[in-house]
Amino acid sequence: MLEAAAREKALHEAEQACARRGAQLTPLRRQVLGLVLEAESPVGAYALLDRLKAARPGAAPPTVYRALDFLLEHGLIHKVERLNAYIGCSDAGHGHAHDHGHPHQFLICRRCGATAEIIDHAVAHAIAAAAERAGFVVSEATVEIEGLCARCAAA
Amino acid sequence: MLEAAAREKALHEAEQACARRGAQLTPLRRQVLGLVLEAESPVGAYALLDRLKAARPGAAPPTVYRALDFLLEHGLIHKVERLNAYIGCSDAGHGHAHDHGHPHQFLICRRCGATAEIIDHAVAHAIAAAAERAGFVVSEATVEIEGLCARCAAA
DNA sequence: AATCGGATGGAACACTATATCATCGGGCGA
DNA sequence: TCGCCCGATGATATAGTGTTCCATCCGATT
Ligand SMILES: [Zn+2]
Ligand SMILES: [Zn+2]
Ligand SMILES: [Zn+2]
Ligand SMILES: [Zn+2]
Repeated sequence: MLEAAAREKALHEAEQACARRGAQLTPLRRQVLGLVLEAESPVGAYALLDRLKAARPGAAPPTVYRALDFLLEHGLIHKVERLNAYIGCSDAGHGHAHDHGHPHQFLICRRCGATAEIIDHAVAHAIAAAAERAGFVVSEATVEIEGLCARCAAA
Repeated sequence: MLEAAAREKALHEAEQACARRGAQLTPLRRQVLGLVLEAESPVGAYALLDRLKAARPGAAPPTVYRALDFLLEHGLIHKVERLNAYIGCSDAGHGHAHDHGHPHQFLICRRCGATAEIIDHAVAHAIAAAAERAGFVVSEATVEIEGLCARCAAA
């Protein structure tokens, strides 16, 4: 997802964001975040586990799931439900001070697997309005749009 | 989800819709659809399997997954990704003649589990516009809104 | 020192979904 | 009628995803 330099920057910003929030981005959590950020596409928990084992042979499923839970909780990553996979937040640390991420949407390419996070306020507003009309109090909305990315659609 | 009378009606309409499409709603598939429709909330594949075993002791995971695939394919049910569960389409057979369902959104109550399908064109249009702007060709969009339903929010 | 709480180690297990091969049975042409 | 094809089902095994539970460690507090 990110090149080495951008990744280091993102990790540093994550540290600062956690510090501001009184959360500890421990070495393990930071390492898992690094693995998520260096993946090309959303990455599954067991793929992360395999990579994590290179550095920590004793790692087991709870190791990675606990780290993922922390990163989700603090808005540093998102889960892509349709893929059962995780991806770095493209907007991590940029303000929104609440507990679990922020409104966002994903564009998932069926062909190449590229997944882009977008933040479209019109979509968010339409969802809020539709829920409101039903007397529903929104806490979080999953929006995952599947199809062909610009590159693959052109080919 | 539906009372016995409404369920029978829905099953009958499903048969007609399948006949029109040249698909066979076999006894097994019809039975699984019936189990989905009689569930109170979205129901998992293995819960369906347990119930199916009452009538078909030999049923196994592929039995139910194959039936679910057929029902999804023909737009008779939807999958709720956040719950890994399945729910009857509230609009089955009402026109849309394409292969895999239709644009829709779910309102999922965190407290009571009630899940309602809505069809909000403003949401669909906002999603189409956002994708268009990114040069993305939409094939299907998952919209799952989590929060508190009107009943639970009032309490 | 005693205690407490968050973080990690580690084994086992639960839940969700698919792969693969065998079998059955209706439709259809030789 | 016989043989063949093909979609549906039976049955076993396996893959993939996520959780529970208990133990341990370590720094902070009292
Ligand atoms: Zn984000
Ligand atoms: Zn693509
Ligand atoms: Zn529907
Ligand atoms: Zn509710």
